[in-house]
Amino acid sequence: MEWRPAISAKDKNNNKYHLILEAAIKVFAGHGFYQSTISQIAREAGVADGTIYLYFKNKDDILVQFFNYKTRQVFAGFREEVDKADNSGEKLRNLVRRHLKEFQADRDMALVYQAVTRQHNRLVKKEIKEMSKLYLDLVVEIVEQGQAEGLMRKDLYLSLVKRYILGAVEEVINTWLLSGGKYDLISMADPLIDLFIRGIGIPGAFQQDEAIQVNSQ
Amino acid sequence: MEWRPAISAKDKNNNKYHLILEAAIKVFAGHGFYQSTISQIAREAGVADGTIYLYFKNKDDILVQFFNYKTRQVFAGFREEVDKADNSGEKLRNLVRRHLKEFQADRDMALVYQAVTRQHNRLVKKEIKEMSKLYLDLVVEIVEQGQAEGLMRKDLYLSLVKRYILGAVEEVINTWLLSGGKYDLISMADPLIDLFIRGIGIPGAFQQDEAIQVNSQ
Amino acid sequence: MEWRPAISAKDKNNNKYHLILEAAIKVFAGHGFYQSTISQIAREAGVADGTIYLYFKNKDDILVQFFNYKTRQVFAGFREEVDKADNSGEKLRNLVRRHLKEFQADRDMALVYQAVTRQHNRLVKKEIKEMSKLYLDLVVEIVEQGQAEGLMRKDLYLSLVKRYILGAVEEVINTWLLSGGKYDLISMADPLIDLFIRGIGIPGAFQQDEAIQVNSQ
Amino acid sequence: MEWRPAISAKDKNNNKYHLILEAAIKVFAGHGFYQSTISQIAREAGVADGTIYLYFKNKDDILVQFFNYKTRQVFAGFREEVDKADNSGEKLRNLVRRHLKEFQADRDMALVYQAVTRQHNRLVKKEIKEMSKLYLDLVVEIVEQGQAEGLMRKDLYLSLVKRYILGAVEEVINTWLLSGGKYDLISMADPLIDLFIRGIGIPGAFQQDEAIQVNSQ
DNA sequence: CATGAATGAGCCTTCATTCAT
DNA sequence: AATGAATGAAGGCTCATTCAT
Repeated sequence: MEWRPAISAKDKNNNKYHLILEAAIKVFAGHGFYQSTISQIAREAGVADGTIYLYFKNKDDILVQFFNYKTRQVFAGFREEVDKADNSGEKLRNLVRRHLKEFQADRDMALVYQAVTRQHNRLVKKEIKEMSKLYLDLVVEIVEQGQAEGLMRKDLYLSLVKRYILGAVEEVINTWLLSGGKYDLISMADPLIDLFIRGIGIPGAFQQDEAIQVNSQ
Repeated sequence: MEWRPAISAKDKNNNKYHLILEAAIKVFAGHGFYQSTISQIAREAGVADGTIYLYFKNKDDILVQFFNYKTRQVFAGFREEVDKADNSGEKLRNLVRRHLKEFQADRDMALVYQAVTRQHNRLVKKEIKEMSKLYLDLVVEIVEQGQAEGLMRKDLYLSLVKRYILGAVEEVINTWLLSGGKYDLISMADPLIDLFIRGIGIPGAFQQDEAIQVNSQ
Repeated sequence: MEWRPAISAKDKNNNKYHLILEAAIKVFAGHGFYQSTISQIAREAGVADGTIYLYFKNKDDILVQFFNYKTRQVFAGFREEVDKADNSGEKLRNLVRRHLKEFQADRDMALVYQAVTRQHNRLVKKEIKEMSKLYLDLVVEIVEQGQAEGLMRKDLYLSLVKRYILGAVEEVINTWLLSGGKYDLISMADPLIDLFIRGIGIPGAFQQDEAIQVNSQ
Repeated sequence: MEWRPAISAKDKNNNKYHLILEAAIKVFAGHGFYQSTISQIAREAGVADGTIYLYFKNKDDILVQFFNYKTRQVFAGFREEVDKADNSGEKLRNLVRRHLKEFQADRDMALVYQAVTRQHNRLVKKEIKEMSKLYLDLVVEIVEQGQAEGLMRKDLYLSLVKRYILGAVEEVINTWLLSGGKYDLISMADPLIDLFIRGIGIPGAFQQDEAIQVNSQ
């Protein structure tokens, strides 16, 4: 028998659900998921320990909900942002800019997301894969459009390209997090896009440039 | 009073130290650091629980030793690999290839490294920073040589470039880990280098290519 | 950061705090502090192991609380008893009688007190000193009054006298404890006072009686 | 089957037995019996942990041996000292003086003796009783001689008198130990004897002096 | 005789979860 | 709905003791 919350917990207007979720993210951001306790979360949220179990199945479930509601919502915004632009270059720029913007705006979410994402955590493996796929598909879509527009190279290993972009963006975010969030993350977007597009080499300078053979995708 | 291992643990000929360390990495890789128990590690190593404390101060110390001995050694190899090549392009290729090779060769190490590296773990914060700096400095060195050789663009935001490269490589590794290590990771090296050098754009196709202003770090 | 009990532990109406404290004293009395386990105390108190940590910081804290609440209360009674009498002789008699009475009434407390008091236990060193000083000061006060009243010798080494009295009383208690508490301890009070006052010698029989030189503290 | 030391351990000329015993006493004095570890004792003695088990059955046995060899020897000296004197007063003085002298000379022994003596420790209950009886019998013998000599009161509660004396002496020692052994303990002997003999009262000043009725022994 | 690495039982302590109020 | 006291399973760590060398 599957567990049902005792309370219509996820109703949009239910403050306490979100109150606890936000408190949890804050605490997870500070100590890491396994180092955080239900008591800490309860104290941060200003509720009793037991109250948390009215809205969440258990501690693990808080993390799952984080992905299912909080993160999903953030990533959904990426789609909108991409749709705003026509040009593949602008789409990519919008995507990266929005990514950096959202993560800069919610540092706690960013910390938890980045940490859990690399933990190969059984609890949220599925959710992470979905989130990741959503992003990667977006990139592939953009690059394919870029190829169709004649703006992007056709000899690209797409499944590599998408990770190359996601990895670089996430690493830039990670560095910003480690720095304590002292500088403006969004300003990294344009230089980053430039690297994605042009790379670091001077065109024609590398003899082997032409030699690389890739199986597209 | 500083703790000393009860046993001259790090002597070359002492297998038990390495036996336990390897067992621990395997267990950490499977369950994550905080989900792993000393008993699991002991069982995996084929020793008694108490034996672990003859070689390690406590559970945390195992993770610290992982960075101080295991990982440090892997990263030291990167330096050698870079020094083997003259050309900046070859240096970069050697670095990335070796990186992928080492992580493919020791999947457990790779899993633990990737996970802990994003956890903002207090225990090994210092070690992670050192390891990371070692890598990033290597990249900067290569790119600067590339610029001197006239092979790489001079208008590069170096502190961004180094993370762009590290991030992309690590994400490729991460994806490989998530896939269960089913394909050949090293074969990713050349396509990846190609992306670093040339990017995904067709030279001249993007109007704004020239417009980007960067402070060359 | 200072520890606060999770529960308003010392509230008058909170039985569980006292329940556990009494259980602990009983167990300590039977096995000694270091030989007693939290599980034993919990079982004796009829609570779960974890419950103890809602009221006490840790095992050591139980011993500290024993001194801060249980013993302090007993010793506070000594002051009242002394104040009841006018005559220095009666004051001394009341003090010793009450001392023996309280320790006879709570054999477990007596056992723990006597044991810990001689252990030079770091945990409660301060508390023991305070408790001891309280008692010794009381004796000094009485003897000084006795001297003023012309009932007690003026050539007394006060700091020795106070220990002479405390030591004799405690040894009598100790013997009673070792015997298993089979006889009436309070009946020892009068003969003991007699020894304090008159000693064991026949007045004038010892030639050297007059020869002893003391620095009246 | 009873345990026998693997080695003729108690041979007078065996240094290691005494080496370990002295080391143990030193360690017990510093940390208390239960807080001391075999490793600490081994280190203090300059031998391996395992070596201790060649001379002692187990940790408990070290404490038992402490009483059986070390303490017994000290207390045996008391008998000699008493026999040296003829007069009961001198006998008492010699006894107390020697007691203080021996305990001052070996502070570690004193610490361990005082601590264990009040612990109601199962391990050495028998030994402590013996040691104690030896001392108390000596006092009784002296007092009875004093009574025969017409130097001591006949209306004495002997079994109380002996504890009264032992208790006072031990408390004086205890105070000296707590002070860190800063002053001369032996100088306490004469003032103490004076208190035993004459008490603190002025002869005849207390009306009730005569009123006390005691059952001798 | 001596060593000291290895063992594993046992203990303190934490904390997710429950449930009576 | 909310509380928070109570629970007890689980885990990190210590250390007396053993035994192969």
